[in-house]
Amino acid sequence: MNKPDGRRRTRIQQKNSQAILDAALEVFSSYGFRGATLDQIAQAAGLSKPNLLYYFDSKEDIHAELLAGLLDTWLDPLRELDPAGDPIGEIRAYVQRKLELSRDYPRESRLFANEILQGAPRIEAVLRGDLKTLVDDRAAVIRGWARAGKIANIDPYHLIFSIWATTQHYADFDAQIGMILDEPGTDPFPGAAAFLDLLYTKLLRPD
Amino acid sequence: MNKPDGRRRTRIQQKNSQAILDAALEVFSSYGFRGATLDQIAQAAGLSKPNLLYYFDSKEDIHAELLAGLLDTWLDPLRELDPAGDPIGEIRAYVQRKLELSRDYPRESRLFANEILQGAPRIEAVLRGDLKTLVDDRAAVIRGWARAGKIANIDPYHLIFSIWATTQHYADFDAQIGMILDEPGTDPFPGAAAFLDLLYTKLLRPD
DNA sequence: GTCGATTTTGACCGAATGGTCAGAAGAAGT
DNA sequence: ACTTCTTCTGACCATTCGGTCAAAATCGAC
Repeated sequence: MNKPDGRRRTRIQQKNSQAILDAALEVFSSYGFRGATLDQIAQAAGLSKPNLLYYFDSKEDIHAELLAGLLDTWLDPLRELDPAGDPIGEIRAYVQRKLELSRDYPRESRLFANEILQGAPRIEAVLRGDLKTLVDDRAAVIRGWARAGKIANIDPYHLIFSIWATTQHYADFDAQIGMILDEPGTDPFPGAAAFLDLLYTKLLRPD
Repeated sequence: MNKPDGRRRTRIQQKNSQAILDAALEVFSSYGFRGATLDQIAQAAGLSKPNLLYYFDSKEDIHAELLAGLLDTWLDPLRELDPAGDPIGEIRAYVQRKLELSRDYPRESRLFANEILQGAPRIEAVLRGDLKTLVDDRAAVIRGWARAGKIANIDPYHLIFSIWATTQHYADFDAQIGMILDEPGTDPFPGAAAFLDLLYTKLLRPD
């Protein structure tokens, strides 16, 4: 066996694979797939380029592994939305979980954004498959809540889109937000959490 | 004069410069600055690469001209927000204008998104200058409306951010939205317009 | 149709890109 | 200390990148 790609076995493999993935996340999320270079990633990981290619077969390989690792985490908050819970509380909790993801994993958010911006060629299958299934399912739950009068009568798909948009915005457009909220040391997340909580509470409250 | 860069004079210059900018917008907005290549742009414009470089001095030149042309249009809707108008009506109109921009100029939106995602190195000055000034100004207006009890008491900056996020999402994440709203021929914009109108109407209504 | 200016092209350049490979260096068990 | 497997490296390769240049083709005013 020449390539340790199947699963990481030794401690060195563990450590270096992780360093590569971490460095690649940094670089891919900043420059997109085509804009990132192996030399950049290798340097950020503290390895030589050939050594990097000892652990991964190709640039696409690294990118694919990052995306695969991302998607599970990314969809978790929506999965946790409980059909049996309190409707408004569930959605408010979902918004907060998604916002925390933006705060704690901004690079993952930007990697995802980069991929979608470029037409999502490498994850089209997952989007049309697992993601669509999950979204359709939760949309049906939300629609049920609306029909039952437990929340206001809104379109569940656009609700989900707007939650994605508002929460991910704080990770993806972080540069812009930082430049506008100027005063250094200002953390936008507490304010964002309060604002979004109010936004969706008011939206969902039945008239 | 060797380079016709100052302003376009002949009909050929007009036509080709426009074709180049249009092709470049397409390519840059899809792949980002580093991911785009001059060959791609030249081919999309129907010109040879050296011919392309006869009209623009460099790749950065093309990109800079696109961004400069973009920003004015992009900030117009916020500029039109009238301090003397009806507060809720003004903000609802702003949301709709911004959404129309996403519908009619999705490539411009993605170009901008790409730039911000990569840390906005090439437009930092504008963002910290004109944009911040404009946003600060309109935020003060909105805060005034809130203090006067004409709209609910919300943070004006996060309101603006959320409007940017929700409206631009329909352009920037168009690929994802299309894959989830599956049924071909579905135009998400009418639904989005209705949803966002409701979202912000409810938010702004004073309790 | 002539002639000068504009426009276009093919051939080319140095640097950077993703990737290969043979072999050196290091780890680990015996 | 010897052997074996793993890890790492330098030298190298084909291709693509942004960009140049001299010369050819085309245009437009007269």
